[in-house]
Amino acid sequence: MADHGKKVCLKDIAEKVGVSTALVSYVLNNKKEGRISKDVAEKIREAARLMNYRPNQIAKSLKTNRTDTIGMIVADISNPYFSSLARIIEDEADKRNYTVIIGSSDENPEKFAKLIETFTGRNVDGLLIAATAGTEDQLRQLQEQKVPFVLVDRYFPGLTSNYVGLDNYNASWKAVQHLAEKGRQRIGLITYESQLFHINERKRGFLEACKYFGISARRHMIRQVGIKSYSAEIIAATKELLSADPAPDALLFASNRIAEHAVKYINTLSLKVPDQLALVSFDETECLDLFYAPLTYLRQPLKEMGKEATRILLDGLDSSVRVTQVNMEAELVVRQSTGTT
Amino acid sequence: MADHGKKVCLKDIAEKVGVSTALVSYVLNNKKEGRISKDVAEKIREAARLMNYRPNQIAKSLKTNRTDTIGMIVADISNPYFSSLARIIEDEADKRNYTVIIGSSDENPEKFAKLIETFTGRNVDGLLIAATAGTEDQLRQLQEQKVPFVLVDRYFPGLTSNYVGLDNYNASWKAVQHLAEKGRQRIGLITYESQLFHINERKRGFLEACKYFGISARRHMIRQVGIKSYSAEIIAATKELLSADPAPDALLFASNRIAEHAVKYINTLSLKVPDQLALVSFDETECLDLFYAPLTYLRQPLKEMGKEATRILLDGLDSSVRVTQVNMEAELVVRQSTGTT
DNA sequence: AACAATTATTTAATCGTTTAAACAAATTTA
DNA sequence: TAAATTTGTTTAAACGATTAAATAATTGTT
Repeated sequence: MADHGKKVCLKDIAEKVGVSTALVSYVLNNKKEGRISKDVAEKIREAARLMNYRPNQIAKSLKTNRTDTIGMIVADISNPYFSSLARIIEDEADKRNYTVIIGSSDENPEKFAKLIETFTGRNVDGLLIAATAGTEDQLRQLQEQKVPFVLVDRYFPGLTSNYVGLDNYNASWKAVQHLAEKGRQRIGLITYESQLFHINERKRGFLEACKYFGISARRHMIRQVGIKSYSAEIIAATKELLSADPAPDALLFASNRIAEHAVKYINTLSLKVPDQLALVSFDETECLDLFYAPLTYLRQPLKEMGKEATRILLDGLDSSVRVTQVNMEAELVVRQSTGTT
Repeated sequence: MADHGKKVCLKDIAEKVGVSTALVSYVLNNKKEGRISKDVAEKIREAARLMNYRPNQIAKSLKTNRTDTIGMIVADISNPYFSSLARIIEDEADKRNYTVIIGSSDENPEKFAKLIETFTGRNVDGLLIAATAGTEDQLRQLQEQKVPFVLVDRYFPGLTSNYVGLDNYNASWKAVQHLAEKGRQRIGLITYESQLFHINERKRGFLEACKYFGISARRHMIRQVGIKSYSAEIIAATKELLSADPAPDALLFASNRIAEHAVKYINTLSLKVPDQLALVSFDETECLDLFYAPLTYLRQPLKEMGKEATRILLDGLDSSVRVTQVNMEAELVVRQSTGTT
């Protein structure tokens, strides 16, 4: 038989069995192990099953102050980078019976603030945050309020907090090293104009590696686009870079979105990749597989990152004031865009 | 000054101002308009502001039986189709102060059931569901329990429920018509082996249109792959189809995932698109833009769909037992894969 | 048999709101 | 001016769970 709307609560079971709600609660939560007579316990369990009892999580939360929910704040859930991450986190959280609520900030500090407000207002147990530039104070406030959180992808050097992300400096270095080894002499970088640490680390790694591999200031070049920019701006930057004299013989893209638009543009030119121009991009760029010379890219260990971030958050919930910071290594996946063998 | 962890509640304000909690509640919720003296009301509001009061949504929910949360169940949030939809729904829900929780079923009825259980256990006010094959009974049960929901993308003909999706029959028809008009004579379809109505509608539209445009049973061909299949299976199906004698001069892909893998494979062949083979795919396939002949595709009006679904759900929450079903029209976006002009 | 110790169960407060109903004070009506 | 009405505020029960503390029942000890 189906239950007809009206939900069964502890009291209903208690009445049916003829005991107090306390006892029912103890039994169903396996508290007071051994202190409860076997047959009463069985009767209660049986009744709960029969009546299709489902505990009211809201009531539970009110009492226990835990919601078994974590909030995840990203720049945009429709960005494959974040949706892939979200999926991993969803699975990981589910394993430990947590539910995830997701919000997109659009790199907008006000939206970001509103999300924090909404999520804490809903008493999430903790947050996984890919923060936006200019939100450091908000994060600090979060710390004061003792809301547990883990920063993901984006790091704030001035903030002592949990963090899981990529070693971006090293990643860029790897890319440049690879290009240098392939004999490229003039490398361009298209990146974001941003205060975000991880973005600047990509630039710093690029510059230092260029220096190290003897690519002097006059032979590399950098263009920066707005972090919310659409194709036009990215295409313009690419165009500019390519029309330099002498023209670059390699380009590094600081994100999947930049790569996507830049490559679409490059695809319309008569330029030959990799012969005339080698390309490397950050992030999994499956969607660039169909380019005639699939891109060499820096693969982020998304799975490990998602799992680790979730683990740090959930493990830190009851215990600890420990701060954990993890920088993971990017893997350079070499494909045709940087030349064969 | 920051609040130091301990949260402010109604009682704190009441004590500070020297009134009852009831009065505070009335004021802060704008109830009993006019019945409350102006200055007391102002004092209460001021105190709330000063003390940085944030209502405890959990307590509120317990009393009101509303959580201002909707659950969204999709096959896989990391699939761009669903993550785009999720983003639209997030924004739409946010406008009306709802929060969205998301779960991925992986097309697995058990996982699906668990999500339903989790979400209703958390007292979501309603659900947006892209259901999985074999879950009709679960949906019916949901109806008995009077949990409001709207089906998205996937329709169950045996179920009288709210629904927003695509007119898939018509979409396929459009694709075939376009191909026929381009003079294609032998059209292949790669689709899923599935009980899902929308998938079968795509097939039905394909078949009927073929008949209508004089493409007889011996000149069209269909291959079906598992709905959870990875590239290997899709590639095998493509291979088979292309090695038919006579070979097809056009292919229609029933989803973005199928298209993606099939095109990657076709890209390795010496076949010329569109000269020797025209291609059409369902869904926005931005990621196929870099194929040398960007794909003609059937564009789903995702934005309208997401908005409409959310609207139907939220509007139906307090009122109505009305059932709304919306079939939206796909737009055929013609690009190079089906020939120029 | 009296008392202590153990085992089993209940009582009742609590979490932070909402809201019907009761009450009190001020104002109007007859 | 007493009664009726309006206005302003409080009381107290509820929502559905958890849990410390109290109590009751049983068993063990001497």
